Amino acid sequence: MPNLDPESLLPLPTAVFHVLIALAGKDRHGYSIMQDTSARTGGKVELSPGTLYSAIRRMLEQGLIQELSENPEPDNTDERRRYYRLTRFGRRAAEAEAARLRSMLSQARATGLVTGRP
Amino acid sequence: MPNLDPESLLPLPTAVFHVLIALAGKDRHGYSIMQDTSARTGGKVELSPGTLYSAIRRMLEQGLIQELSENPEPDNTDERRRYYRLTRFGRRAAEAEAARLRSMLSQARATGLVTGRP
DNA sequence: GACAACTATATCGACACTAGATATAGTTGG
DNA sequence: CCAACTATATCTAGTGTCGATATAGTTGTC
Repeated sequence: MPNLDPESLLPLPTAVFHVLIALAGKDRHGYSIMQDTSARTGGKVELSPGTLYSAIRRMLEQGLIQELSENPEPDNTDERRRYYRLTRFGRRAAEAEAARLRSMLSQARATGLVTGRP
Repeated sequence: MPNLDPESLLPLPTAVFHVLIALAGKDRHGYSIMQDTSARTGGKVELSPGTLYSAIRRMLEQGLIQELSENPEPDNTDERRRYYRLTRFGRRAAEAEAARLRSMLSQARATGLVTGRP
C-alpha cells in the first residue's frame, strides 16, 4: 500500500537516504546498516539507534523497504536480527532524491556559490 | 563571532542551502529570497514565511549571513525591506555542504542505487 | 567460567526544522 | 476604493535527529 508518488516524500531525510544506500547492494539487518554507513562514510556519519530505528519504522510504513520473513544468511543463527530489503518504490524514491540533490548542486554552481565539477 | 568550523553545521537544512544559493549572486531581502527560490526551482520549492524567517534568524546567529545597515538599492524606497549578504563563513559552509551532497551521490552511484552521471 | 566488549533491537525526552495559519501593515494597479 | 501583492514576523503542530537508557544475547579473553 505504498504512496504512489515518490516526489511527495522529498526531500528524503538524510538518515533515510543512507539506509537506502546501505540496502542497495544487499539485504541487511539494522545493526549492519549502522556499520555499513559508518564504514562507507569513513566514520563521518554515525546513525544513532534512535535515528536508525525510527527511520526504519517510517520507511516500512511508507513502503520504501520491506522486512524479510526469512533469514537470508542461514549460516548465521542470531535470532535477534531482522532483515530488510529495498522495494522498487524505495529505489524510485532514491532516484527522485538523487535528481533533487543534483539539481541543488547545479544551482549552487550556476550562481557561483560553489566551485567544482557536476 | 561565527562558529569556526563549517563541518559542525552539516548537514545544512534544505531551506538554509536555498537561502545561500539565492544570496550568492546578489544581496537580497527576505521576500526576494522567496521569489528567487521559487523561480530558480520552477516553483518546486516554495519557502513558507515560517521556514524562511526562522532560517534567516538562525543563519544570522550562526554567522552564515549578515544584515546590511544600508539599502543597496537606493532607487527603491520600501522601508520595510531588510537586506542580507552572504559572509565568507557562509560561503565556506556552502562548499562543505556541496561536498557532502557530492559524496552522497557518489555513494548512491557506487552501490548501484541510482544511475546517471556525477 | 567470569567478565568485558560487542551485537542487536527498542523506546524515551529534548531539541531542531518545516509547513501552514495568522497577524500586521505598506504598496501598486485597476 | 478595493483587491492583490509586497514584506516581515510569530505561533502551533508535526516530523526528524540525537543521546541516553534499557534489555538481552554473543564473542573473546584471561
